[in-house]
Amino acid sequence: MALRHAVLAALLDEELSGYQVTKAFAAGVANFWHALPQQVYAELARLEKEGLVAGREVVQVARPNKRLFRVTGEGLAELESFASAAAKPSFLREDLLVQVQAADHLDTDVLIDRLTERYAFAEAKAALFEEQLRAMRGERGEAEFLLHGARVGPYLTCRRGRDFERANRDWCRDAVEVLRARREARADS
Amino acid sequence: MALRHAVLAALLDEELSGYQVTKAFAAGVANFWHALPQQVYAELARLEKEGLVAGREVVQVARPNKRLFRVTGEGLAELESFASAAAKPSFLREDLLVQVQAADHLDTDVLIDRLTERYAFAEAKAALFEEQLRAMRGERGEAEFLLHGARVGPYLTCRRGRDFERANRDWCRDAVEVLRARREARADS
DNA sequence: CACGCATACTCATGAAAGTGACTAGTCACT
DNA sequence: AGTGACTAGTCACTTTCATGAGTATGCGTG
Repeated sequence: MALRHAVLAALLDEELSGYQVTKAFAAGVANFWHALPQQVYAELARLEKEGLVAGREVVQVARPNKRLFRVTGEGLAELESFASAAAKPSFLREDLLVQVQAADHLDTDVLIDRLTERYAFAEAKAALFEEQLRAMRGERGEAEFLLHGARVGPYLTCRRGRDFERANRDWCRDAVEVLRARREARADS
Repeated sequence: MALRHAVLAALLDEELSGYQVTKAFAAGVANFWHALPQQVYAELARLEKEGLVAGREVVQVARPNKRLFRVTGEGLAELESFASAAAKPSFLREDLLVQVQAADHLDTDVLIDRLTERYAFAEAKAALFEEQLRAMRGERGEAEFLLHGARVGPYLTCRRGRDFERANRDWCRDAVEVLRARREARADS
């Protein structure tokens, strides 16, 4: 039941349409959570029914009308109580880790392919996060922004996302190196 | 459908009982995947029915009998085909990230409590992984082990787990620092 | 000698998350 | 005039995950 809180958190700083929220949670852009459009719309409907968000219809001319949502007082209270409860730590859960766990029994070439793909993905995503961070802090230096910037929450989560992908990238690089070195060592013997 | 492959990967290096597999996947010990006992047992049953693992009854004297499982040739083939398909990258999905995303609208003290808890947890888990790594490489230095050790797959995934928790720890520390500094800056003004 | 804890599992149920398909209009490009 | 991409969503379905409880035995500690 954390998606509801993730949606609430996303709506805190600005009024967004369901569509915009789905964009924010779409693969590749979400820095602190990920969800599919269907989940987001369903959650928004539930949140509205429970009075945690309020939606208002916005009529548009050259495109479908949309509904903008904002968090209500009750919604904020819900977030407060969510934050006051202990957060359950999550675990790494990646297909690639499973594949590498079995590395000693699988074809090295195939694994190196997977790791190289993931490396590129991680690199791209880290760069994307880095750009978002630059945009958030604007002209200011990071230290200055962290002290006096308006909203640091999104900045901090984005930084975590960036560092996560950097760590993924470095791990992929090292793993490839290890697998290659072992293959050569085997070939020599 | 990755749990099945995670279970297969766990059974590759040694014959294990369902109970032992559940222990390996239990919270806090799993380095590359996490699952509850019920899921593991259910998955093992399915895998056996499909012939990907083979179980054998082991009669014990002072404790309940157990069934040891090993991966069959078909199981290994399944893993191969799993590895040959592109792995879908995962996302960070942590309650704490959601809470920090909303940091600017929530009580700072509460958040610092959460971050401090997570810091301690991450530190403990990183230490645990570090110990496992030491045990795996034994007397050898890391470079030596990575080149000539028998099984590097589990070592590499464990290292990813350790680095992940270290990153969590560092992020928590930095976030607390930022929140404290901002509170003081607010108090001064 | 009662209590909790470890081994070794099973069953039932519900909540959450993920997948695929589908509507419907606008815009730009070919 | 057709294609695909973007906006803005909805419906139906399945898989996965999580929870709590229950069974049975033995072992050590206070």
